[in-house]
Amino acid sequence: MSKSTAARALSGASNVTDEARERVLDAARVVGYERNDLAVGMRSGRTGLLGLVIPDITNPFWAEVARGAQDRAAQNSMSLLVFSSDWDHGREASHLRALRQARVDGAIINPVGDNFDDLDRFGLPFVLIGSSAERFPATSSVGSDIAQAVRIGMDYLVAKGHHAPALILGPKSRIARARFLRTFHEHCVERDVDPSALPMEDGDYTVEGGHAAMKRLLARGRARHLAVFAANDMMALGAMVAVREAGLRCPEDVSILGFDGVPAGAFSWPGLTTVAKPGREIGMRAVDCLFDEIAGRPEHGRVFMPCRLVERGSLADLSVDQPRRTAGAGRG
Amino acid sequence: MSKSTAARALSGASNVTDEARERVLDAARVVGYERNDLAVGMRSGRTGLLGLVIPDITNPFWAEVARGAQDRAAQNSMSLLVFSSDWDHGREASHLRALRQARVDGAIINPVGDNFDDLDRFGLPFVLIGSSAERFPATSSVGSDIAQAVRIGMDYLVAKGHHAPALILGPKSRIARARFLRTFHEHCVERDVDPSALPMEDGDYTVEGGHAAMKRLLARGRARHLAVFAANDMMALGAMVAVREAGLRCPEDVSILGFDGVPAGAFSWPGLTTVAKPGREIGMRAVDCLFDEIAGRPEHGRVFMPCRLVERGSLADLSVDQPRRTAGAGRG
DNA sequence: TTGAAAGCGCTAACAT
DNA sequence: ATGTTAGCGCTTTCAA
Repeated sequence: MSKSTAARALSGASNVTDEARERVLDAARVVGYERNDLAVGMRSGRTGLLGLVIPDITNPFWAEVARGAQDRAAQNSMSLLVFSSDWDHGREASHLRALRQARVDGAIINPVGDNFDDLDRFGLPFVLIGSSAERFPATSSVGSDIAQAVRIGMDYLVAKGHHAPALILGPKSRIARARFLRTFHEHCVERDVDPSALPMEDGDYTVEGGHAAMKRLLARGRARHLAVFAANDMMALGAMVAVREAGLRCPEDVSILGFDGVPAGAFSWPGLTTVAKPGREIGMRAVDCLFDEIAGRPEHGRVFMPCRLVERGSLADLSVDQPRRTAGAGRG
Repeated sequence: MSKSTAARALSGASNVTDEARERVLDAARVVGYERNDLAVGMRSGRTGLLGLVIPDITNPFWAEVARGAQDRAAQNSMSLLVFSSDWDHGREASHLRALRQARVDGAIINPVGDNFDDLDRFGLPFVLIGSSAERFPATSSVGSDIAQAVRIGMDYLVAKGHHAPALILGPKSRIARARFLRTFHEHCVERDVDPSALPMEDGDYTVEGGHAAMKRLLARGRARHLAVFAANDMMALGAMVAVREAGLRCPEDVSILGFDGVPAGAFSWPGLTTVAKPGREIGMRAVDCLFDEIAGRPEHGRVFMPCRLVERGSLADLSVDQPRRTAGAGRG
């Protein structure tokens, strides 16, 4: 029997006798044959490899995204190369290069910044993940519905009597920051609040960054009550520690609202009230989109996954006893 | 100019004229040439790919290990395929198969259970990570020094007046459990404590598991003070929540000691006192060992990384006012 | 339905 | 120092 017939049997082609197929499959089982994906990739141009570039693998939110992507990839018998860029342009560029050299069939990318040259040059099918999509309108993307998320958060803050929350944002270099801020501003305008009057500090999406930002916020002087909306949970958790270190209490003196829905938020004290993104679903959905992209049918376009509020104990309810407006909270 | 000369220039071989090399490199730059790792792998048998199989990518400890491995791999211009087995034998087996088919040069593996058949059949160089090493004495391994870690923990517990702590362990199927328990017993014997009298419950290394285990522990009846040594931080954090839910206080009523050193432990209230493993270093070291293994020089053998105590607020100090022995704590 | 043969991009003998 | 050649394991024409 020739190699071709065997190959056809192995790859499940139709033009093979049932008898021949069985003989091949049996033999393969006996010998313990395992097809060499490398060689297949060489000829067919498809490696069965997918890439994922996220900013921080140790951030539970991104780990959750990675897990979702991994699972969905496995369901389609593909493997996932996970890279953490650590918010570093150089690292990101080298990861992109590694992905290309490994001849991945496609990649899911959360770009570090607004330098999209590397992406333009990427040359392989890819899907954006996170908030960077709007700078790349031609590319499919999956992210959370920031507009909806911010609205949920604002509605909750207002319902609890916090009409002018301070903000702890991501670094200026990140597109997600602008996206968050713009949406926030829109909601302020809707509520006749002047957003420029609200205190805001930049963090870097890490616990330490949130901690430092909160210290700066506190140093601005104190109102009766300060409410803070942090752009991610890790910063919110850091902020909470800073509050305690300052001899203040959360939520009695300072209310904190997070964004992400990481598990650790359930174990802080008080528990972190937060707007939760569906990380796992985002990862899975991104893989689906990537498959469409690879197949040349970018049906999805931009996908925005809905978020939901997880109510725990980090926000004081100011609405009950004294429903007043504290515009400029945190400035004293 | 022939392909060979070009190839030699590109791969940095010595037997090429400087002039020829420069011409090749220039041309490569102009064309934007990028070597095809697949083809290289095909001929040379090396893909530049490494595999990592961990039980849970969303557990911050393992994420830290993955990050360390990733970094070290990148330093040697290799890529890492990260797989999460989720403590499932079938998943693990399929990941191992994926690794083999992708023709990784080697893998770092934390086996799910004691079914080592898959590993025996793996056929590629690999290094064990975690506690499973002792079942595979012939294989290089990297893990934390459990004996030292347990001693540190016990010394601290005893120093604070907790002579008979309860235990929240991992599932019976995991080797790490036996390792932890055996070491614990040895330390008990050294201190004239009967380990069989101490209450212990099984968890599954998740927050939920720790939560449930603590509830069972509490249901056994209460001593004046209960001290608990959890086999990992996530379970310790879950236990802490259970304590609060039971209307008890940590550390006043229940002291908790964790094991891992995950960042979230710093944001619980009280902060989690824990024995911290060097996750990142373990990941990096494992890659080093793997390189040795691939090169056919298994110099390292078994590497045990030292752990250290991180003192936060989850343990009460019983030693000051009443230095007594509460053997059988938690039984009433 | 099957076989023969070419070739994916590269490397490693070997010959020059 | 350079060129020539064979071949890694597979898929895919093209003929039979």
